[in-house]
Amino acid sequence: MSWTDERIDKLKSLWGQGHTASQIAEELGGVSRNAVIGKAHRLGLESRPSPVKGNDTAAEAPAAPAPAPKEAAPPPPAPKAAEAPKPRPVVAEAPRPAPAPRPAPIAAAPAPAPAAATGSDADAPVVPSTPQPVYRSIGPGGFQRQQPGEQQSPIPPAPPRRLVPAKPSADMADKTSLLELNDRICKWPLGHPGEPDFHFCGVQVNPGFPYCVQHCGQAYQAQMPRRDRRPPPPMPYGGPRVR
DNA sequence: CCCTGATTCGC
DNA sequence: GCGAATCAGG
Repeated sequence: MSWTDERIDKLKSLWGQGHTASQIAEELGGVSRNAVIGKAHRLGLESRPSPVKGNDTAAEAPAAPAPAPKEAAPPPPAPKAAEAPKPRPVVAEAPRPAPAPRPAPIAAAPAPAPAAATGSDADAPVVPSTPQPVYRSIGPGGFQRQQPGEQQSPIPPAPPRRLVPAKPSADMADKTSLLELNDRICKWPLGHPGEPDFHFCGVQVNPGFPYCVQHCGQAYQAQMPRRDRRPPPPMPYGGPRVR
C-alpha cells in the first residue's frame, strides 16, 4: 500500500483525533502501526501524549494531562477496536456533541421536585462552598474548552430529571422525539434529556452519518490542536454537500 | 506480558 | 520516502 493523498488525509485526521497508531493502522489497512508512526513523523504530525516520552525535566506541568493510554477516553472517544472492519470511511462513532452550552456544572443531582416546578431547573438552591465562576474559552468548533485542571467532560450528560411522554403537548408536535429516530434523520440532540422540549434535529442525514450535514460539521472536527486551521482541512465525511 | 509512541537505519 | 526493528515508558 502506498500513501495516497486520501490515506494521508485520513492519517492526519485520525492522528489529530487522538487515535492510536494501531487504530489508525487498522483503519487504514495494509500498513503497520510502525508505518503509521513513521509516516506521521515524516509528515510533521507530532507527539501526542506519548507514554514513553517523559515530560520536561525540572518543572512538571501543574495539571499533567495524564496519558492514560488504555481505555481512557481522550477528547474524542475512540471505541476500542474489536469490531467488524468498517469499509466506510467513517470517523469512529460520534463524539459526544455539545448541543447547548451549559455554563453551570451540576454540582449535585437536583431534586426532582415533582410538585410545582417553581423555577424549573433555574433555581439552584445548593450553595457550593466556592461559587467561583468557571471561565471557559470557546474552541473554533464552538465546543467548550476545559481548564487544565478540569477532569470532567465539558458537556455533562445532563441527568434526566423526569420522564416525559414522547409528545405530550402541541408544541412538541413538530419536534422529533426519540421514538422517531431512524437512520435517515439527524439524531443531533437539541436541549437536554428530560426537559420538556428535548428533541432531535430530525432533518435528513448526511448520507452515511447519524447527523445532517450541518451537525456533522460540529460532530466531526478535524484536528484542532495543530496551529493552522485556516485551510479548511478536508472533512472526514467528505464535506458539506447539499442534497 | 500487554500496550503505547519515538527513533534508527537499511532499503 | 518507507517501515521493520528496536528502544523505552506505562
